[in-house]
Amino acid sequence: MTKNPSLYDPTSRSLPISLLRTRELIMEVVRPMLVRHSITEQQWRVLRVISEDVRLDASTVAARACLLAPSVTRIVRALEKRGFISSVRDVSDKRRTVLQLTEAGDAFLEKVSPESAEIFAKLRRTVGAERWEQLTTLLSDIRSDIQATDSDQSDAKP
Amino acid sequence: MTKNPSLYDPTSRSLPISLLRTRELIMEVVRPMLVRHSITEQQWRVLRVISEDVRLDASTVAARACLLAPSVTRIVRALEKRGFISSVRDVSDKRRTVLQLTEAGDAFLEKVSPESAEIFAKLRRTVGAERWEQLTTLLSDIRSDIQATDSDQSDAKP
DNA sequence: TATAGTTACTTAACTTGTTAACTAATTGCT
DNA sequence: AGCAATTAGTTAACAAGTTAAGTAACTATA
Repeated sequence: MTKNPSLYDPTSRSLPISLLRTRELIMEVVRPMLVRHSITEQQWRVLRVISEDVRLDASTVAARACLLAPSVTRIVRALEKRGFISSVRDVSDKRRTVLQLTEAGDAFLEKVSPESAEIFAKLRRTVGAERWEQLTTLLSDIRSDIQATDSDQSDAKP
Repeated sequence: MTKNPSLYDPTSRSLPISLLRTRELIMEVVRPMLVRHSITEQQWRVLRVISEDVRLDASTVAARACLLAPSVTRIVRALEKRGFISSVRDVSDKRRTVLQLTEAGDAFLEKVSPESAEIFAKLRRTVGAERWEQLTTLLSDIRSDIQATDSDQSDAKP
């Protein structure tokens, strides 16, 4: 043990570690579902992100799914091969790749949906609906705060 | 976009994605510090976890640092080579590896500590101390809830 | 006290993520 | 218009995580 334990927060109260542990605990319940449908966590995130918009370029998908560009390249190829998404070169900016959910991709999300709903309903019950809401709201608010100051700083030093 | 957008929560309110995005946002600020000190995220987590106890076996470290056993094997070797931890076979159970922080490891944590403190103090100010506390507490409570029901279920089917 | 079963960890093969270099396209500046 | 600088995405080489099989040690049972 460290001579001076007060130098750092206990890991149970360190936000990066705490966020990771909480996510892991939830994913332990979710992962078997993804395995049953032969889809990776990352592919699933990409599908979920793409399904939120009519059309999205690869960079935006990368940012929203917390993935790096080269990973997205591979994942897009895999999802395309499976027929879940289409990737087309943007006409107005030929550097960009526009990603869209296909009918098959949409059907896949619909197929998995009841299973997913059940898992999360159960989790939500365990945690309590109120606290669950409280957490999602807190997380969302805190991200806004951090992003706001991030862009302030990048404005400050152009 | 999906025909039926109500099938899933928007990704901004999906807990696994939300936890990941929030963590990523924080790590963007923390990562440069880790890079400066030539330590990986995972190695850092292991150091932090080990520093909390006098002696800890590898499995416990793996669980607390959200790592798999084979990863811990490699990380322990790396941290040992750097002189930050010692790994000794347990005398009472020779399967176990007992990990401990060395003087050098302790000194390293102390050296990095002011930088870390500054980064997190700033983040905390941005988010607001009250909300920061609220989040760490909520996360910790929610983990307890989920773990409690997990062990209930494993008791139910022995 | 054998021995089947379990646990802790390691190794090996494979799959993914990461970094850096590259191509192509667009933007900003003069 | 011309050209440097930036941006989007891909490719390639490497590092890390993952799965599965293996070894050694311990535990429970007959």
